[in-house]
Amino acid sequence: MPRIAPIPTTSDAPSPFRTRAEKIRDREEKREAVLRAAVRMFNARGFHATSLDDVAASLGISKPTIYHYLGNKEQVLIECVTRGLEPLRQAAEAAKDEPGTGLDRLRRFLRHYAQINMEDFGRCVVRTGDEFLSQEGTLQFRARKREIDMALRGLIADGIADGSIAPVDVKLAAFTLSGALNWPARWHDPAGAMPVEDIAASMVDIITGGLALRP
Amino acid sequence: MPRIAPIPTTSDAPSPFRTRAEKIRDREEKREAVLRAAVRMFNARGFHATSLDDVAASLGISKPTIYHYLGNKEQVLIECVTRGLEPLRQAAEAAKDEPGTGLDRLRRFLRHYAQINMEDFGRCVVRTGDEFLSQEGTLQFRARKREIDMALRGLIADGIADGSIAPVDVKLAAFTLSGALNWPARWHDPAGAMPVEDIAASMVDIITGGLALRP
DNA sequence: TAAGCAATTTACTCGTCAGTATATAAATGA
DNA sequence: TCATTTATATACTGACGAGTAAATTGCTTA
Repeated sequence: MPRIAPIPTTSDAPSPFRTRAEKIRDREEKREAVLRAAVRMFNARGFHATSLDDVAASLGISKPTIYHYLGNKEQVLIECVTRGLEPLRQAAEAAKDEPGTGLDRLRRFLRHYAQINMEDFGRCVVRTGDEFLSQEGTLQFRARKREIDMALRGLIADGIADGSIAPVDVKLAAFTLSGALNWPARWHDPAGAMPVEDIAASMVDIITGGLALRP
Repeated sequence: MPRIAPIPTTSDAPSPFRTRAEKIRDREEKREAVLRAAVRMFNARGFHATSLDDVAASLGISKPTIYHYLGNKEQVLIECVTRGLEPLRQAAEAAKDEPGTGLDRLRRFLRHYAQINMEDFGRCVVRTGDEFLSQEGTLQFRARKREIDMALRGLIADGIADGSIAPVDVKLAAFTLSGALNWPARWHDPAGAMPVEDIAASMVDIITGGLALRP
């Protein structure tokens, strides 16, 4: 460690000289900026219809800069879906250890799920088909999604076991629920009037409560 | 009419000389064959990842032949989604004049809807985002889909009016239902064991009946 | 029989875009 | 002070793929 600890600067006068840690953070920030710009364009125009030249231009940089931070176009997409999948994974994990009946926990998880699917990276997950990735990428992607699907099925099974959920086909129910809550990735307009939380809550009410009027 | 009526041939010995009507039908058949080959590849690999050379090769013909029957690549896609939308439109129209409560009619329609979305052209409708079409194409496509969405909303509203459906937000409910039933276009495997009718029926039960166990 | 039309091919053009080679300038460190 | 690393740019290559030009063959019709 040949480096002397820097004298702490007053926090309101940021030095133009960056420490090693700061530079690592700078780099991260730039990476993230590239990913956010990319995911927005992927969502708006589709992966194949978006060139990395476009993405670079939208940030006022050049294409090789993107290649400097992220190896290639597929890598950009993979990082985007990873960022979309991560909060889903966390929500799924959290749902396991929560109190309440299976139905209660399922409903909480589904509201999370719906909201994440209306955010930039979540939308990208839904819109990314296997067509876009290499064989290896597809395998990883599917494995990650499967993890979440399995958690969802687990919650449904729990609910059936404790009597809070009707005895349905678990796999089919999981597909049906996720389909309903994935679809906003296609139609939801972030500029819309209705808050995301409300949309999520209403959709979950519809699919768990059912449309038929209860006597 | 300078043409003499042909002597009727025995039906088990088809003549190699085609009449005018036969030639028109031949042409139609070839068009359809191109569209069917194209839609399969679009569904399997995505629109952008499918070249018309690929489609032609899969039929043992050359690319200009496709251009002979269909003006350009967008036209191919438009014809595919048209063929997917048409049965949906018919089902929506038929649902209006059927007997039963709003809920009954809705459920019947939804089962149709789900099944169509598991067929080649129906899947293509679901998987075709606005990204793929020109401005004009997008407008037409959206208008057609809107027609079906409106029919769906109408059925839900009818059910609410006659008391068979709970008083939900109609627009959101329509999006939720269609989302759930669109999703099989992504995951359903036509070679799967479970018959399409059964999948459709189960999914419709889940979304109309709701997951929560009824006391 | 000649003109025209329908169906189909081979062999192109042209644009786009992922990815790369190379240069440069600044900061870091020996 | 000199070598190395980091960040960035300009300018290229190479592939792919939509769409077209032009030739061919055979049938239809004046």
